Amino acid sequence: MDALTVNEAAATTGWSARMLRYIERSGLVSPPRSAAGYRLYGPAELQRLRTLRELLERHDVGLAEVGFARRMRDDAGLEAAVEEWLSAQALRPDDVSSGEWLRFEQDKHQRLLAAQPELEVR
Amino acid sequence: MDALTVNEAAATTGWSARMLRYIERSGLVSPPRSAAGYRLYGPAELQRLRTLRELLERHDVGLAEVGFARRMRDDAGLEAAVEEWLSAQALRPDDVSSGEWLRFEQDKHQRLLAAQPELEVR
DNA sequence: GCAACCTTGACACGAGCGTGTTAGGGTTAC
DNA sequence: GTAACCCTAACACGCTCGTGTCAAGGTTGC
Repeated sequence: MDALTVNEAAATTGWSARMLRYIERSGLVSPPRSAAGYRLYGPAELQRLRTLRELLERHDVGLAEVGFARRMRDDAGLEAAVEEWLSAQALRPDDVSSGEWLRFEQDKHQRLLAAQPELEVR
Repeated sequence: MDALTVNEAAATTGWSARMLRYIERSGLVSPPRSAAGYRLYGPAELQRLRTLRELLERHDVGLAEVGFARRMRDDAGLEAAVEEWLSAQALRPDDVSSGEWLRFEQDKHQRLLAAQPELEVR
């Protein structure tokens, strides 16, 4: 049995049990359940919780923001719309004259496309 | 002078003057100022405000979320970190089919819509 | 069989978001 | 020179986020 219950998982990940349930509700880390409904955190979930903590602390991000990032990933229309609005920023002639921003934007797209995940399951 | 003051800009964009100031403070649309400090909305800003409104309404996004998207664009390290965490998701079929997080999101929608009686969906 | 866990639900609470409004003071138009 | 605008600052309010805590009830370990 290499699966921990919610309080054990809390102890080894630095979250509180309350937050583990909240994180599950927000859809970011959802452990499987036992027959009786107990949350069972395996190594994958534990790792995920630790890296999530790392991410939030290092970049001062909230759970809701990570959730939004995922929503953008999953909804191509949304991501395109947001990206389009953002890339239209500062289109006043002064800014465009340099031509710098365009290359920057193109690079950005390159990175986005290159980052598309292949949905690896292991 | 094809620049509008804050109330005029509000009238033609569908925002309130209050929101125009709030949007500026959130860093999304910052019009230049007159010598006396008056906000001067030119065609570029007006267009930007209209498309922003469009974006928020069509995709049910908040100003803070658009701000976060921009923050990700501008901070490659942040974007890479978020993307990496999301792409490492161990997607077991159960998690996806349960749809728990989706219901959570939809509940938010329900509550939002319930607060605006004339927009009731039936 | 009972202590120690687990479940969901709820109340609480400070911080931030999205909005209106009001107050006190400067600017513009005519 | 005054009415109608603009500015910032602030109070207010309901909602969401991130947390803790507590209650009522089911499960597990020994």
